[in-house]
Amino acid sequence: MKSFDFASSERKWKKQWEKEKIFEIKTSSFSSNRSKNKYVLDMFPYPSGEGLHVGHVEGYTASDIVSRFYRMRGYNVLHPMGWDAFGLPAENYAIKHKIHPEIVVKKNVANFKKQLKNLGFSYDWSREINTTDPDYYKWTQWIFLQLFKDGLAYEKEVSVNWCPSCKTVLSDEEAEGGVCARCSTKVQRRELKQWMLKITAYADKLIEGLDSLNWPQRVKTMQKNWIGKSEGATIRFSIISPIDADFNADKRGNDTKKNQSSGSRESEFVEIFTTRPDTIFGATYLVVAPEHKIISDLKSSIKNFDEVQKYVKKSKNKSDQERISEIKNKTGVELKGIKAINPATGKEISIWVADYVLPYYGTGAIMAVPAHDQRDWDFAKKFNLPIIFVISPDGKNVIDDKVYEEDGVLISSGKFNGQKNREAIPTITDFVKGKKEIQFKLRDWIFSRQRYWGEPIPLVFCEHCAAQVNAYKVRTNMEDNQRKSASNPRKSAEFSKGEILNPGWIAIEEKDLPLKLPKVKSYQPTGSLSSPLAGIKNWVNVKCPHCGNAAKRETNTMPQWAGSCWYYLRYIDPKNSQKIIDIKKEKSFMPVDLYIGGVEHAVLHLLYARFWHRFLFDKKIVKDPEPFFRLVNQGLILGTDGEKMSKSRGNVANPDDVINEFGADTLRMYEMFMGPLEDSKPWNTKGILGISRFLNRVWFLYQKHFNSKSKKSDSQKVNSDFENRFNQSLKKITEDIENLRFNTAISALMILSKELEALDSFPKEHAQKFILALSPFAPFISESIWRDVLKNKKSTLLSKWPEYDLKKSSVKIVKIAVQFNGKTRGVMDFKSGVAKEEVLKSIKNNDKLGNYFSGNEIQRVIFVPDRIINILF
RNA sequence: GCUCGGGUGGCGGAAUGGUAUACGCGAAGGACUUAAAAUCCUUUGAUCGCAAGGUCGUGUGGGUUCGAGUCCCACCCCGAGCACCA
Repeated sequence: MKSFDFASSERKWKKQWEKEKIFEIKTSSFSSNRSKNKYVLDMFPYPSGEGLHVGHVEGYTASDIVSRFYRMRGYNVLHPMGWDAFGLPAENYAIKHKIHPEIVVKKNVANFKKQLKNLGFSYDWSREINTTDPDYYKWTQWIFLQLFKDGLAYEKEVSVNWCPSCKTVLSDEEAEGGVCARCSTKVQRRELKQWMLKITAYADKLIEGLDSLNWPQRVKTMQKNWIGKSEGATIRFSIISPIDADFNADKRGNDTKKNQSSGSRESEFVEIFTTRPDTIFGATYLVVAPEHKIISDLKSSIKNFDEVQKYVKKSKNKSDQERISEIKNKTGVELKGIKAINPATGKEISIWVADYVLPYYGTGAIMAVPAHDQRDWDFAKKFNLPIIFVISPDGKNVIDDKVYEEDGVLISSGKFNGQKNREAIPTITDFVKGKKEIQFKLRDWIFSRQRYWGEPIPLVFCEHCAAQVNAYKVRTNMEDNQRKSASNPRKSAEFSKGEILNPGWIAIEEKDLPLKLPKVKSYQPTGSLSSPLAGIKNWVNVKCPHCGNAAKRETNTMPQWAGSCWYYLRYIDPKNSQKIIDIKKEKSFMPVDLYIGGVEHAVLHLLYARFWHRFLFDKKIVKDPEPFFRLVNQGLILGTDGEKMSKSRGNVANPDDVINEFGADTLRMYEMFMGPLEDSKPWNTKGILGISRFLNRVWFLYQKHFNSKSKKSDSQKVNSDFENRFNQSLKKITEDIENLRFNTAISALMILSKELEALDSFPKEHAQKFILALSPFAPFISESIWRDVLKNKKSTLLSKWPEYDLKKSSVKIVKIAVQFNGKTRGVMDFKSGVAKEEVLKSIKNNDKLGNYFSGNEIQRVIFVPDRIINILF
């Protein structure tokens, strides 16, 4: 007998499946009830020149098994694939080889697609999408326009990573360690105008939405921490300087009144944010961030302004690494000549500038309570600042040799003494006239890149409209200040919220989408902080769609993440040229039932996509607020050395090599057999042999019983004990697939195959069922056996999943463990449901086990039906 | 520092509180073969014992329970993520 010819089986069925179009979903599915449908989605790949990685194969095999399983169980399964093809690698390749990224992408996509098909993945290629396809990015641009029109996109100066050698802006990932990933030049910080998306407007909703999702807890926690919601209060500390100490002493009682007399001073108070108003009696100094406006406002009152300015400059140039190394060794400078008043105690406290206070969080200023905050403690110890303890564990004893961050009872806190600190928060907040406030760590999303290979941002800048909008703004402000009239005739109402928010920026008309990326001569960034698009004069210069005057296009492009924010929607309605998606179709497949991909996207792609989806939900374009109901992260596949695979380590496993040597089925099954899907696990080429042997044994088993020369094995009876084990195995395989426990499902298949090998005759019913159960894991060999050996007409994929029937086996034998005083001494077979007394009798009569009774009196017997008996003496 | 995961044979890993080490790899021995590969069979946690059998054993130390890899407490180690967020 010849062993299984993987290569020819793969060739044959790939062609046949394509011809039969068995992977294509029925169009009627898109009008059918949601409960009849399943949406099984992979994170689509970036089609790199390297080709498919074993990590891709792992996640894609898992989703393919699930897709095939659900199809066999009668669901309409949407299982699509596409390409996330905008981004740096293609652009860098273009710069180096002077080849248009489009050509590179095309080549890489073709290669990826070939590899995916070689693995037998059941993708419906008729729904393939590509983020760089104008018919696709038309809608990416369209969503951006909706965000813009709703005032959720705005322009702002932000600090970016800049490589002076490559003359380009770098992402944080490209600037890791403070050096350019491409040329190793030291990265600088630059202020640059960027488009921002107001993801912070959705901060609360993005936290709340997590509750309803079946996601790994760690991803939920990561998102929650990333958004970082804190409830606290803002509290004003008034400022005094020697010049007007009298005035401030006077106004301490009613500091809400506006100070008109002090023209030279802008700041009269510092507003701080704290989550711990209960500790305010222990606030012994204030700290402001280097960027805080009080420093320039009170320039003339700050005696050591030169020193302060020097410190501010130095902190701004600090790299992330320098900042982190200072966590334990804090730096700062006192603002001499000015003081703040602690509103709780009325006492004067000093004001410091230090870069451990972040400018973009809260108000950029804090009250320091060194007794009860580690960071403040470190700072106070270094600069010898006063420390006052206001919380004691029990209201009497004070731990004062180190910071005390636990809860307890208030002391040295005036009329609040004796209260539990947490409970006193609301009353103390009121007492110091604080305002309750919620803060988030999440910051708005920087949405522009000074790059060529991305979606053009569909906006133009028009000087004429800028003037109009600014005039309109002045007018409406005046109106607002005078009297708000209900019938206010807003003459410039034809400007959208976004256009008013960003004077001069005008949305291009939706009928002009897609705004296609023009061809350029050089992809090299210009060095003038703008993208290569800025050099194409006839593309940049346009007529303003609003007023018809001369205008210029935005030349920045969207970031890599934009296209992947909504691709899962487009698969449902990929050819719709009128709408982004038909909501009726959307309703029958969203939200995604199962989304499989790497954990590295926990806070970027998955958060951005939820943000956009939530926005589309608010715009009533989709009917569900969350896009991905169940998320599973496949674990990393490590090299044979247990280290992360990388070219430099030389430990990268290549899927093509395995396919050539052992076949696609072997690769698929091996990757599923390595361990739990979500665990990281090392690659082991020896382990592949085990799977290869298993599949060959299956092949020989069917050859032996069913090839044309052998006698018919049909209509043979098997004993009920076998029947029972067979059904138990099917049950285990079914449940394991449902729970994505593919490693144990494969174990069950292996055990079952041994049982089948032991049979003298092989009933066709069992032969059929076993192959169907194997088919989601190993589709090629299964198809060969199913159609060529067992002579079935239709594909395994179109056949019914083998259901298990536990009733079929009437007599069930169970193994009961026998314990004496909790120690297992033997195992005996019984009929299922056997009574305790009968078991006890059998044990007493047993040659071996019976001896344990001699000289002992039974005190107690614990009996768990069908499982265990424990006899205590 | 904080937040999650996780520590089980030589290795990857199985175990609704109920026979710990399923399944696979590796190793050893054997069969087939002139020989090798492939394939098949047997053995394979440690330890004592000729054997029957005993003792120990899931990172460490305690606890709950008739019974703990699994539950509780404390600690040690490894991995991942976040990192001065007031």
